[in-house]
Amino acid sequence: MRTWASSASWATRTRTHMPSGRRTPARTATTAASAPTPSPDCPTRRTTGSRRAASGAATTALRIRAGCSISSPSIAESQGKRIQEPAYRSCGKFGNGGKLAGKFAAGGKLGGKLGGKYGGKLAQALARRRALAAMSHSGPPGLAAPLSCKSRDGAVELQILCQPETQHRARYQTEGSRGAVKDNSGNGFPVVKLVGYDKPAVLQVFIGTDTGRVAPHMFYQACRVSGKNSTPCKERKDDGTVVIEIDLEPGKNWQVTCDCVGILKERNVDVEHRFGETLGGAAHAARGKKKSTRCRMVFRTEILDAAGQPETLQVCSTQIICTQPPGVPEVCRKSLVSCPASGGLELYLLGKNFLKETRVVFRLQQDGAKWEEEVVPDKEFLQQTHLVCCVPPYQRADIAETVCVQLFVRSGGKASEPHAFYYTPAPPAPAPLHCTPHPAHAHAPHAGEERPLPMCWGVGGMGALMPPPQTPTRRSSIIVPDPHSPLGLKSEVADESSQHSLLEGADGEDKPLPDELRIMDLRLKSEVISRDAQQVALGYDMKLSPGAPAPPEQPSSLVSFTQTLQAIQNQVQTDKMVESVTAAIFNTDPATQMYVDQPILTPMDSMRQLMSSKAAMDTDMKALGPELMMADGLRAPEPALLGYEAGAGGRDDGFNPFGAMTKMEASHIKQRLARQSAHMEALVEDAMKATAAMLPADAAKLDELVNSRVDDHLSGASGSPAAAPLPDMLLSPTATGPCLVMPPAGAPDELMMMPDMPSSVKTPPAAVKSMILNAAAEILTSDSTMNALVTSAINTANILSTESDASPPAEPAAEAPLSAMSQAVSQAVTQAVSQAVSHAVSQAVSQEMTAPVQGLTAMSDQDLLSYINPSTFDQV
DNA sequence: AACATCTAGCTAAGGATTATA
DNA sequence: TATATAATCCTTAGCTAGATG
Repeated sequence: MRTWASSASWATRTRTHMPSGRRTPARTATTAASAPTPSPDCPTRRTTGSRRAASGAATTALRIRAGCSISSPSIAESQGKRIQEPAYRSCGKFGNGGKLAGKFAAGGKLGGKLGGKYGGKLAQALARRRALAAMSHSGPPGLAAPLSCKSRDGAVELQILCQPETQHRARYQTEGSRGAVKDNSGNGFPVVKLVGYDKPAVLQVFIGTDTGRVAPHMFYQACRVSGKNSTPCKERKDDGTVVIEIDLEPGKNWQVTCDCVGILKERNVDVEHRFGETLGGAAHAARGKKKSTRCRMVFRTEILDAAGQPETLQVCSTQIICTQPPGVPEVCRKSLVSCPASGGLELYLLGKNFLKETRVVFRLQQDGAKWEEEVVPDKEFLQQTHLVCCVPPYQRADIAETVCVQLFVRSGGKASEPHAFYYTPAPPAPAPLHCTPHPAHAHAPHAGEERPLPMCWGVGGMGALMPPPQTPTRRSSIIVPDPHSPLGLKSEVADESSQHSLLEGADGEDKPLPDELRIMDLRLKSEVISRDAQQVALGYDMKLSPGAPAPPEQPSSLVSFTQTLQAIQNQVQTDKMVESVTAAIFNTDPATQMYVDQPILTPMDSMRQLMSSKAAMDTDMKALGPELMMADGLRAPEPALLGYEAGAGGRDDGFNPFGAMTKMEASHIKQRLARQSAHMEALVEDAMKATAAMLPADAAKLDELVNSRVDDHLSGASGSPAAAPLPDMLLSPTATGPCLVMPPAGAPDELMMMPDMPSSVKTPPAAVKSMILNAAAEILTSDSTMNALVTSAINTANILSTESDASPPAEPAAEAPLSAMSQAVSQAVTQAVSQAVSHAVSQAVSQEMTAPVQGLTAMSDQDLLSYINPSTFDQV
């Protein structure tokens, strides 16, 4: 067996034998003796461990270290009296005193450890007193005594050749080893050298306060880190402070590499508890103070001068931050992938580890030329997982071609992976209707430039939807169509590709966009928008299609509730659309059965089971998950495979997600969907009623919602092997094929088309309906696979539709027949919608069973804002 | 006996989550 | 109540020693 390993981290070793929860580090007798004194009174842990440690302390109490005058019998005898004298104890007259050490450990440490921030004046006074006492006593000075790094005659000096790293995450006793403190390069370890001395000596290392006079740190201790090749060392306790001792050998030129010293964090509660016994009110007062999480390594050694008199040299390292370092910032989604060179649009980023000082960086590195712009996020919307900032103008506003730059986030000295971001030439027409100007720019449009219109929040049957309350000028930005995309399409960049593609093309040259970047998003077709005004009026596109320019009315504070309700209704109508499509696809009607491939029936069966048993449904869904996943091959169908519905009038008439379908198929769907309309209306009404008790704004829910989305995205909750942009074509029929899904009023009652559905679900209460709608929308908006499929399909359709244009498609046109294309598209949509709706129903039933209805009624304004427009964010 | 491969256990992290101030 | 920080929990890459063929 390895001796190095067996003597190493006891915490890790014992941890594996501990039950979960607060583990008790059951140290071995040998290690306990050298471990930091635990709190015998700690009520929460270290029960046996502390007892062992106490007994271990008893054994070490009599240990005599070099240079320590503990051997004096008189001292030992008078221990009981003198131990309560901090100054005396701090002078290193003796170590822990057996039982007394346990009981009065705090007093022993007090003088030495209160020298830092913690304890304030009390600690400083004690430290001064201790230092004076130290100087007045013979023998080696205490750990808090002020010492020089040079000998009195100046001949000998203790030097730090290599400083420790600035941050080293200390470990808790319940944790495994976190290794030795590295050097500031991160590759080696601190190096200390004794210069001008010719006799063997011992280097002592302990953890001291971070500022001011050197004194043992209250909350941090040195701990021995034993590696196979680490420098041999000893660990002992001096007055409650762990001191690591390493030999300074002539053979190593009196130089020591401190590769065996780690930092251990003592729990605040333990420390305070100890001090509480002896300090009483002072400890209580100190408890409220901010505790330092920094420390310094203190090196000292004892030498003999020319006269044979002992002298202690001491040197202190730079500060070490002992907390867990913040994680690397990560951008998961962004609301824009491109922006006119003039900048000014509002950019939302979803991600992780956004700290307060986070900056969004736009950078171009190309052929030596470098441009970089750092943007400070909106303080108001800077959270750990999301932020809002303003896209800065590009270095030149008169670019003729799209420029790809890197977009990343700097936070905590670290940078996220770069994402591709495209600056496009200034659009000849006014800014796209769906662009969101940043407030800083919104009020100062360029001369001759129309002020960007606010995003249309939906123009449903209830009339134009007003922007969300209290955020009059801050609207969700929508991905800007990129007229300079190779296909003349907006490039919806999946994060997956943006990270990698950009890295590959980091030179910043205006190369043709990678294939992944050609995935376009139908919702961004501005040309569609203008033609879809009528469909917009139906209220299906409150998220994405501005449609007829809504009057840029500045919302007052009075309109909030009404606006919110309207926003909700639009969302519900969008959801309605989802359900319509779903119902059409899931319908057992032979006319639509053609769209249902084999995987579809299975989830439907599962859904029925779910209605009667939540548990059963969960199981089924888990089992069905793989089936519902799309093969990668489906994700990016051959571009040229997809036809485009000529009946829609070609590309200019808007994008049709079902463009690959035959007209007959489309007609069937239309009819089917039309019959759903009445039910949809009923659902909307129910959902609206559910919002009647709308709660006051709760900003925290925005975070929650955003977090959940990020989590979904990160965890791949959709079960998709590859993430993709949002399925807005389904949620925004006006941008994709409104004629298909326009539900006329007065349709028959065929909701969900689930013949065997239990009655309770067949006619669910409003709350359940609302939940289903919400969940469906949620899933659909986060179902990256479905979106990738659909988006790719539509992209392909556009490729075909634009083949007549001057720009040829980058991908060679495939020779596959149109039917194959049609099937690919319909299968993709079918699968995705199937999964989404199944899951939605599952969620709704689960919620109904386990929790009160939350849904729309409990959403804050910001919640709603985010909810209503989830497609603001791109996806991986 | 020497060598290659496999396996188990461990360290040294890093990150996430939960508890607490 | 919201936020920041502390404390704990979980996971993993890489390394090493021992077992095995």
